[in-house]
Amino acid sequence: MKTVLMVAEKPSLAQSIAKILSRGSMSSHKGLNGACSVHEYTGTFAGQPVHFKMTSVCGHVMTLDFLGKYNKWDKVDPAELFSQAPTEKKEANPKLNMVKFLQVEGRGCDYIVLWLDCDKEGENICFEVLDVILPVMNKTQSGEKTVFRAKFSSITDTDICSAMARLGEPDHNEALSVDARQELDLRIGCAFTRFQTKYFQGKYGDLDSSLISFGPCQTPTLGFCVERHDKIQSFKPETYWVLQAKVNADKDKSLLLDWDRVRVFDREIAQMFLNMTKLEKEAQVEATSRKEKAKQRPLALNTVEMLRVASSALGMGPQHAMQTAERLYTQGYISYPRTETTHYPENFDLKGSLRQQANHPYWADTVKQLLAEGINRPRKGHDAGDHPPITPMRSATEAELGGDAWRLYEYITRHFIATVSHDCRYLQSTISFRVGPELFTCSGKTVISPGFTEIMPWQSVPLEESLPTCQRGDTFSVAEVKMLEKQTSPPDYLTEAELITLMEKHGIGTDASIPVHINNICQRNYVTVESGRRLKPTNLGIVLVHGYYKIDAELVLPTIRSAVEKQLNLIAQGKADYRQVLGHTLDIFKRKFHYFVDSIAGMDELMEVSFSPLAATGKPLSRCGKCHRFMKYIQAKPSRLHCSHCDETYTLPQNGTIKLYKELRCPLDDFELVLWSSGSRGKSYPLCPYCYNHPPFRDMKKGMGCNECTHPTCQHSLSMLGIGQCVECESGVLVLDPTSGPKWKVACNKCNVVAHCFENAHRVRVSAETCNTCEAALLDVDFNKAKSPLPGDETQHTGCVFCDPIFQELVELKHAASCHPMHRGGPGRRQGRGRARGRRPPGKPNPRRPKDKMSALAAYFV
DNA sequence: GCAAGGTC
Repeated sequence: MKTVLMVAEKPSLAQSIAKILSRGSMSSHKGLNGACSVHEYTGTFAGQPVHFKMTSVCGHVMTLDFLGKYNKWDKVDPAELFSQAPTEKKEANPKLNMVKFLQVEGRGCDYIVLWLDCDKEGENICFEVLDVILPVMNKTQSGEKTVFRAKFSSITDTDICSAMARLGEPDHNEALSVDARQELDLRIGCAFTRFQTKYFQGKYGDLDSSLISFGPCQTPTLGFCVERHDKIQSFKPETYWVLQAKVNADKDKSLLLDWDRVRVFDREIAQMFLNMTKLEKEAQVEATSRKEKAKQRPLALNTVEMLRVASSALGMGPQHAMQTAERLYTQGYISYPRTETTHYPENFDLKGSLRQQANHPYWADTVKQLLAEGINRPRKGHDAGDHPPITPMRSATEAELGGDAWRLYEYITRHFIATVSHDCRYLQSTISFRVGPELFTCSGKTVISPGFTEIMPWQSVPLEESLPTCQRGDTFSVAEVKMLEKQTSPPDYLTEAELITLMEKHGIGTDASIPVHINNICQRNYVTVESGRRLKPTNLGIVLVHGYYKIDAELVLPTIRSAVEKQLNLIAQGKADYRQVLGHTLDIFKRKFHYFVDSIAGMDELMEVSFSPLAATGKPLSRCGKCHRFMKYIQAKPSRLHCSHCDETYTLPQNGTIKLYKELRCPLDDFELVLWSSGSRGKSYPLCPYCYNHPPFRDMKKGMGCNECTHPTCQHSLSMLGIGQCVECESGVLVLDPTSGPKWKVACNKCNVVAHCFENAHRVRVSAETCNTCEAALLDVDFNKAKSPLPGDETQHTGCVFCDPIFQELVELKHAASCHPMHRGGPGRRQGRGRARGRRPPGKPNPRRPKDKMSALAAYFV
């Protein structure tokens, strides 16, 4: 029997589609990567009995990047990134092992059916999958078609089955347009980002962002926020005047009337109108009207609307809301949360979904009433052909979900119920009055039936006192007419919800990436989130955008994305050649880039006003090994040391504190050492600022401290303070932290393992001798007489931290509270266990500790 | 260390 492999874009879709096509009779198992499942069943294909295997990828299989050597920022001119630098496709998520997985599942198959999402990205993934699978598939007679594409617009039985019955071919042009998009985004984004970052970080010390990034989506997103800031700044309040009349209605009630002229900007004219009306005793009813109006029930919920409401009503940022929604989805509480569609599929079981909510403690009454009286037909929304709108999939309680998950679930459910509820109907009554020559109006709303606002109370029509019943010609006595002086007020900062709307309108980002772009401009410190989730640009954000305006406004205009997409669509439609469009667009941006580089002084003038040059930033901390003057420690991200005399900058480890280390110097370059520490519960180690940036030995890499330094005799080096191989990670060495007393610590120089030992010892030294059993360096520990935990009246003991029975009581394994960047892929086991002194000749690799010893140690430490 | 797009 032949085998048909079918591939969907994500595991959940593979399951739903397989369920439909196999009519529920399939057997499933997890794939080798643990993320994707394979669903198998038998059926017929092209008139023959076959074995079906339905599986999925997880989004893109591959990602585009430059060849490794072009990723060295200090060696490559960003201008080269536009054409010279070659790119390569890399596995998008190596942890998922997707290529291996697809090859295993694809081997020996005869046909492949591609069920990827029906958009351009999906079409592109089709070809990523084919690139991997075609080489391992069975060879068939020449001419026989083996590759098929299913085109579906919703995950319903009819749609999926008819797609299966009418298989087509993947569209190469659409896939190519995505290839072009990827290459453009990569080349343009990285070139500008690297240039800006290097230029400004080399000049200023207080930018407070480790990256000055640029991108065709994030930059216009920032642009919107700064545009609003500019409007606020340039706003000039104007004084205006308003007439307000008050008439006596029934009993002791009075009515406030609005002036039909609304407002005037000339005080004398307002005064004139006041004079014409203020002596009037009566207000005459000119007309009355009563109109029934409706407030429409909401459209079915899609992602951006959910994010807007989450931000404005629930106070949850888009990134957080999306994460919460994804968790609700994987736990089966809601449907797939990434969709543009606001229209329920024709066969969507609205009543079934509603029934699930019929016993919910919060909305059972509303739901039961809807079910009994019949639900309302949902409004016609937009069908983007991706996924159905976001709906609850089963009932859940506050106690079950808790916190933000519950609040988001509650909103999604209430929204769903509202879409099948009736519109809110209300009566709008208006009475027009004449006071002297001037017209005034008073209007009010009365609810006829609340409809959906019952389940969405925050949408309800506010209760107002009803207007008196009256008719044309009636008169009311005037209580007073007065003139109010007011001022126009500036707009407020952009809310996240408004920003999402703007991004959607201009086609910047997608439902899935909008939260990422907003998050980016926050993390890069271009904007801050203020109360009410309003986005206020920082000085850095403002300077960047104003700089683009000065040099080349197109770089920040919202049209930058849509203009490129227009070109890409030509590729997708087969109207333009992929190479030509790519080359042409790259050429335009290359010119823009060179012009930007040449004109950077224009942006720099703005930077100067807000930021301080490196030489004027930071506090003197440690001495430079070259000129022996103090270098300044710049704490703002990225933290570094700057020698203004030599005009050199030395980067430091991030996320921790830096102190001078006892004015000790590196024997290699005479730089004063500094001590990095990650906090009181974490670890610390000394480092030489020069060596950290310029590794002194061939087996060292950039970013290593003294605890990884292989200097054979320096008293701070791994060679002198290393004890033995880490008990948890492969390549790390446990190193004595000489600054940690009296709560002494031994910490791994690669992972976050920390052993607390010998509390209150007044001296701990690493001895030249090694343990006979495990070859770890012995420790030489001195206690004060009063505090010594040693047996007898001993105050001194030398032994192996792993094997010595006396020391066993005095050691406790922990993990550092915040670890330093681990698993950098350092030199590995070449480093052996540190001490390259004594019995072993320097540099000679040490034998690894035997396996049984390893497990004995692990048991000992736990 | 960079972009934006999928998805886990």
